[in-house]
Amino acid sequence: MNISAVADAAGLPVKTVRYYSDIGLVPAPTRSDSGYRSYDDAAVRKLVFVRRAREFGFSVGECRELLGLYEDRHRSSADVKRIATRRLEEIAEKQRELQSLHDELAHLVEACRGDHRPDCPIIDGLEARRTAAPE
Amino acid sequence: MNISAVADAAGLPVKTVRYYSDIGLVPAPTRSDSGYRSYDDAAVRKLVFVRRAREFGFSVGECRELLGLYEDRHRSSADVKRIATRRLEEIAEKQRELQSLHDELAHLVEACRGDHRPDCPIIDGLEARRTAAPE
DNA sequence: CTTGACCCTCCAGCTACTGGAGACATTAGA
DNA sequence: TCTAATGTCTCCAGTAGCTGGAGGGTCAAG
Repeated sequence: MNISAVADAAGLPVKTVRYYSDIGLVPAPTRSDSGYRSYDDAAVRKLVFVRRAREFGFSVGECRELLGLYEDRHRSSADVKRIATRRLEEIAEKQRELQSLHDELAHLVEACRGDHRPDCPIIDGLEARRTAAPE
Repeated sequence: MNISAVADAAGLPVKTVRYYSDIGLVPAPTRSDSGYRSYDDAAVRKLVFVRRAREFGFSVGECRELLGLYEDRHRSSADVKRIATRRLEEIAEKQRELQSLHDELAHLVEACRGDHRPDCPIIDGLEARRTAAPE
């Protein structure tokens, strides 16, 4: 399989497939005589796995870990669960942040008449808000 | 005021204060004879404004817009409301994504025994998940 | 034999900073 | 007054995770 075929099969852009072997996230494919990358089904499975893990928000580093565990027939499910649970906590934390952000901003937006007049509670709120809540 | 004083007052790192005038987000400060940046209270107010807007998740580009509106005594509150509302929609969208991500991953984590045995529903789920939900 | 679709490598850029090197300025203490 | 510590300057490079483009070689159809 050429790179565009495997990219289609894995649901990734060609550039990204190339990138993933450049950084060693997936093994470097064999090459044809003319230098074209040549992939097999195992490569597709790994790329799909990586794409899904990325969609779940796992970092490339975590994908590397997970891919190692994915390939290791002897690893315990506890190893995987540890990484996934950490990720779950990050998601929950992000959700809490977004919620407070949303509430504060929604409050300001509701207070703003949104007409032609210049006074605007949103601007005032940005100027004077007391607590920090980074995204 | 020297840069570290203004950075403290604005709640930003020195590097970031420098950066913000490098990219023209805030006006370039005057300089002392020895070349030190010299800030006034207006600069602090703008930097605080930017910091708060960034904490709300507005991009630097949006901060630029908002800062323009902040300084424009003749702008209508509708202009501001438009930007804030867009941002609010982005936040809501992100929340929905995170929620479905959370639910899916939580489901996998719950299904995983997390013991020494190798079979793991999380890995299987990453391999086989049907729909994409990028963060 | 030409045209167009692939493929290659390498370099640059994106966001929003952050860290560090090397050099000059200022200030507090002895 | 000298010195050491801190503060500041500029410039370069790196972070994550790609993405776009230039400039070239390859391959298959007509």
